[in-house]
Amino acid sequence: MTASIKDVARAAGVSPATVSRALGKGPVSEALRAQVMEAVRVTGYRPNLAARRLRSQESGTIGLILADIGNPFFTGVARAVEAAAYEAGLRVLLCNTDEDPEREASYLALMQEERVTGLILAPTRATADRLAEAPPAMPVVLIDRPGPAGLFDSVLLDNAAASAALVDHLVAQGYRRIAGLFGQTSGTGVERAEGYRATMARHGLAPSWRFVPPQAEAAEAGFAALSREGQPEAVLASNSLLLMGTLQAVRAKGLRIPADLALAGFDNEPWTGLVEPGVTVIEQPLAEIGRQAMALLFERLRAPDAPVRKVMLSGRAILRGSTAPRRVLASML
Amino acid sequence: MTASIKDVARAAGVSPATVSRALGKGPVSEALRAQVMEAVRVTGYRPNLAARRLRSQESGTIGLILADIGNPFFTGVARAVEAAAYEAGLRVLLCNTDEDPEREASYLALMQEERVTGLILAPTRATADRLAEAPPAMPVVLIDRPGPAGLFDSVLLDNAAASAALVDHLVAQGYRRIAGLFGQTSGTGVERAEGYRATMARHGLAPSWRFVPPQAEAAEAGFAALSREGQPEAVLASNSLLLMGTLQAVRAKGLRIPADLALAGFDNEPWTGLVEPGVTVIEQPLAEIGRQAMALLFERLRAPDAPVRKVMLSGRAILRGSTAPRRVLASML
DNA sequence: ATGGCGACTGGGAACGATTTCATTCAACCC
DNA sequence: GGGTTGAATGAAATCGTTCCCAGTCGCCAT
Repeated sequence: MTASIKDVARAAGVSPATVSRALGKGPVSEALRAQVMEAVRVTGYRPNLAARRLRSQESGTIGLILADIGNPFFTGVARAVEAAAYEAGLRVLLCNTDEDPEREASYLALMQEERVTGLILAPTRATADRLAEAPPAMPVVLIDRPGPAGLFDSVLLDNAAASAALVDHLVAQGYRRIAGLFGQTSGTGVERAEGYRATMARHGLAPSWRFVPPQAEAAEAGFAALSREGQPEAVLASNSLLLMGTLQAVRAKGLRIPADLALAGFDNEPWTGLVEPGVTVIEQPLAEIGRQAMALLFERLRAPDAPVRKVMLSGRAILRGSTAPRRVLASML
Repeated sequence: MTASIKDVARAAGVSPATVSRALGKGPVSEALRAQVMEAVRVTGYRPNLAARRLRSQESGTIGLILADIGNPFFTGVARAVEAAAYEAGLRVLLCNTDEDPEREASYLALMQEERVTGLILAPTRATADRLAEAPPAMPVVLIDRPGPAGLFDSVLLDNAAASAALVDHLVAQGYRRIAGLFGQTSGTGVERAEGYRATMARHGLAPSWRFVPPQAEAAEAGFAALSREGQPEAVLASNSLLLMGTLQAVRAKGLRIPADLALAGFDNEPWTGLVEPGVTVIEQPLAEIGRQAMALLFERLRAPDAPVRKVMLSGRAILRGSTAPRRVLASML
């Protein structure tokens, strides 16, 4: 229906090859170039990307598969990735799996069919495993979540250290019965849980934890379950959704923070600073994660056989009122 | 590099046409179909979408251009759109403009070049105007923001009514000096401002308002400016970012809500219920907006010449503590 | 037996761009 | 002036599919 390069060629009185060169970078005389531009204007020509990709055998697109487009962590990363891609003249094909391994698999297939140049991926644990058996045909960079060891470039947070920092902080503030809620679909949840467990052990404290689906409602239920095992003095939540769910549960039960329960978690979302008291969190360097992922991808495209790299970034603890020093007397009244 | 349909054909001992039919819906004997499937497995064949699209002249993709991927309003809509598209066997090409008309134009061009089947768009005011002059080649459905009257199908909130409801509520609660902060990039901001202005006039109250860029920092500055014109008793913010910025400013100044300042706005984001007191908001039917947009798009594809339709949805007021009745005595102490 | 029909299959022409290769033509050097 | 160079242009092949068209084959009715 719409004009093709032949229509433009006819309108300009030149061959299709010349039109292609005039629009691309080939050598074309100024006169003809002007004629072509005019013909493009007249015909309303827009290049057909499908045809271009088919012929040139490159998509000019990188794929980005995220677990949850509603999670500000991922949207932050997506922004950075898109900015870097835009700068490099690449498009981003963004897909959202909602933590569903089936959709993840379907999007992985899609990425192959689109012949994307590279792929940035935050895999669920299920997919991380499968990735080793059937590696995609294009370069892959994993973000946020670990994959099969040593197979893919990756950008990760030092989750164990971050968890340890939170536990250390809580202990220093006088809390002992520290419970943990961790996301069960991601390797990240596992790492954070492990950091929590190890640090609790180091302090000689007994851990009390649960893996739950990464949804606020699940966190509410998880918190209720933890409470039944013995009321904790503090709760550590491994992502912002779980943190929010916990806070909702706390509000519903009418508990005071931090007098009845201290709270700490991950991701410095705006609301964590708006509630009162503010919630202590580990802030992740979202933009840096996105930038590094793109950088790794470009490196890999340039040198396909270079050794696999793993970029480990550190979170920054933002201490707020939710983890104020424990006042034993007040809580005993 | 990767296997093509010819490779599969060779491996299966049939013609490419037969492979195509075996994978599609054409009539193929069971025996050959099995052979083909086996050959697909062996060769690791994945269809090339660029080639398929070129030949079949349809992209199987709908475009979705949003102003701000970080805004939960848009991610909510995007989810619903994607779900509906998935059900219809279509892909979604999601693009984020960050309210930048230039990027909007560039993505509009991209959508043409991708030959998307249809387009769902939340235009800035600048783009809404340009849309009339150079209408895209494919069906367009506008969401959230009005465009050139009568040209495109659209799904909109009854913004004037929503603003009116908030103002009426504030007045009923005893507030008089009600200020407004509205987003300047969207037609939605204009409509909400107009609803605010009209309703204030109906109550015989003097409006005090500002249009600001849709960012939290801009809202802080805008609030400061409004305060200089005379301390308001209540503030109405036309979207969640402005609402958040206003709340940040309020916290920074140490004002109490609602004693020193009542607060109301748009979008029922989780944090509006988590802060204390909770913030009164208009909840928008995100999923319904997405569903309706897809429904309009499908209708349009089926009947390209049907009259233009405009679906007007209503918001739901969620009343919380931030607009509790004004206690004159308390505030005078 | 013949014709017709239906189901299946292969050949080959598209789809719209890019790119190789050959051709033209003007300018230039000795 | 003839041969050489180089830039500009066009013809045609090509990318991987789909799909129209024609052909084959078995089967059934006449």
